[in-house]
Amino acid sequence: MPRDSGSSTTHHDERLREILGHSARIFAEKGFDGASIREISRATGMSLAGLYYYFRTKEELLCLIQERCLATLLESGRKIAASGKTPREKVALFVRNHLGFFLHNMNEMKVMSREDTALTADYEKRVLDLKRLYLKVLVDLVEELRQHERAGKLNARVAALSLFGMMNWIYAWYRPDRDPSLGDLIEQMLRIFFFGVLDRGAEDRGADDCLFECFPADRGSFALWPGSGGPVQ
Amino acid sequence: MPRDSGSSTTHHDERLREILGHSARIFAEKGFDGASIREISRATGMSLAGLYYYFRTKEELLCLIQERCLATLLESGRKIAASGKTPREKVALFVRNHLGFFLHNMNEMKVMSREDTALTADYEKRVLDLKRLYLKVLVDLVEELRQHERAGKLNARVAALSLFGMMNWIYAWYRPDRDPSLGDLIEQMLRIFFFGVLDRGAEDRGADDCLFECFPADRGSFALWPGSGGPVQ
DNA sequence: TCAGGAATCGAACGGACGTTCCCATACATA
DNA sequence: TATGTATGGGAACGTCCGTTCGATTCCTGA
Repeated sequence: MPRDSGSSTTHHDERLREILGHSARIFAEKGFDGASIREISRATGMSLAGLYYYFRTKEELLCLIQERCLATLLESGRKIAASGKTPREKVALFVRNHLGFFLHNMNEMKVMSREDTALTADYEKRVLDLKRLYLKVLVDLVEELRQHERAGKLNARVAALSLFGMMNWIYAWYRPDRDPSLGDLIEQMLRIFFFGVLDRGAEDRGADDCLFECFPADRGSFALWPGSGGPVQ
Repeated sequence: MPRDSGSSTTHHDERLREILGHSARIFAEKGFDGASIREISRATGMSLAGLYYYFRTKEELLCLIQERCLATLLESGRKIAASGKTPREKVALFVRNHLGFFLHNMNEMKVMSREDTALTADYEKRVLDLKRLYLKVLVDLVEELRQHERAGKLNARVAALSLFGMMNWIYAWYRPDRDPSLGDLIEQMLRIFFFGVLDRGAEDRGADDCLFECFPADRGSFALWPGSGGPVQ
């Protein structure tokens, strides 16, 4: 029987983190239904029955992966929203945080983006609630931006979801060897979202008006996993 | 044995279209691996063996769905690219065509967006080649736009894929009863892509500068399936 | 030293899956 | 009316799946 979470068995937590990491990679490769517990067993070097000490069902395994990502993202997103910065800066920070987390946890985020119908009942509700809360953070930021900047007729929900679409689609095409670095990618997506591709002032705009350099995309400033340094790769 | 494509059995083509329609709906609901041929059998009212008269394997079934979508989109995209219009107008037409087709064939496009690793070997190559060609149409259009409008430093590939991200993500959130109509959705995404959310000239911009009204999003002008009127719903 | 929970394993169960074999019917053409 | 091809079905085959059972080993604390 799995122990109840309460005591502080570091071994257990680390092992679970390993299992989740391997599972996320395999789910990302073959899809949730296409992947098998036996494959995870091979990847982790554990037996089938041994794995089930750490989770009750395959569905719970998927739920854990998604929940942990979303909890991390939600927490960092809320911190950004609560910071005293301007709406522009906050949206830029949000994008940077989301994209940075995405590219450093591609497997988990790919699974989260694709497997949106694999969960049922309780598991579905748990993940869906987190997703809604996380979406609301960005929608509110965009609404704040709209009022602050007097931007034209703008549906905050559509704008936020378009932005999420831009960002969440990268798992389908981003290859580090041929595409821009994380920093450049963030800058370009921010530029499109804020000013569009027809922005002609991009080159001669003053430094105070160009906010991208204000947030250099060095490592270690976007959301990381709680506990030890990052998920199992 | 399936007959070779050559003669003109309308019955065969219609039946296959029905099967593909039901399959797309079920694949969209449960994912390719999560769906079973037995479910498709129930939905179509045909026996298992009867279905296999129309395709060789489940994988070919998925390939057919994706291929037909992509062939339709590619053809219409190329027509738009070859039209004598301005780059702005062509990109706007492309977006309108893609989104219109997407929303009217949500099941097929959801399957195409999600099931990008389910195909193998020959089937994978056939679909991947079409996807690359279709992407290239938009990348070239954006590059054309960049040169024509002297837009700032702009990576056409990143911009095109960001735009695809915006559009292809809608399957994950769009609900006709709560979200804007197709026409408004197109207009908003175009506005973001061209001018960004911080565009303050959106309200007082003259009619000649606002190109969205030039392309009202009435039904029947974006890509439809070849042959009879649209896919099976 | 040893008791007892934590952690792990080999082996199996029941079921669902994709696919196929072989046969029946429908129908156009001679 | 004969005949060959297009179209369909019943029933099964072999395989893989998620999950569980019963037992064993590891490890900590008394």
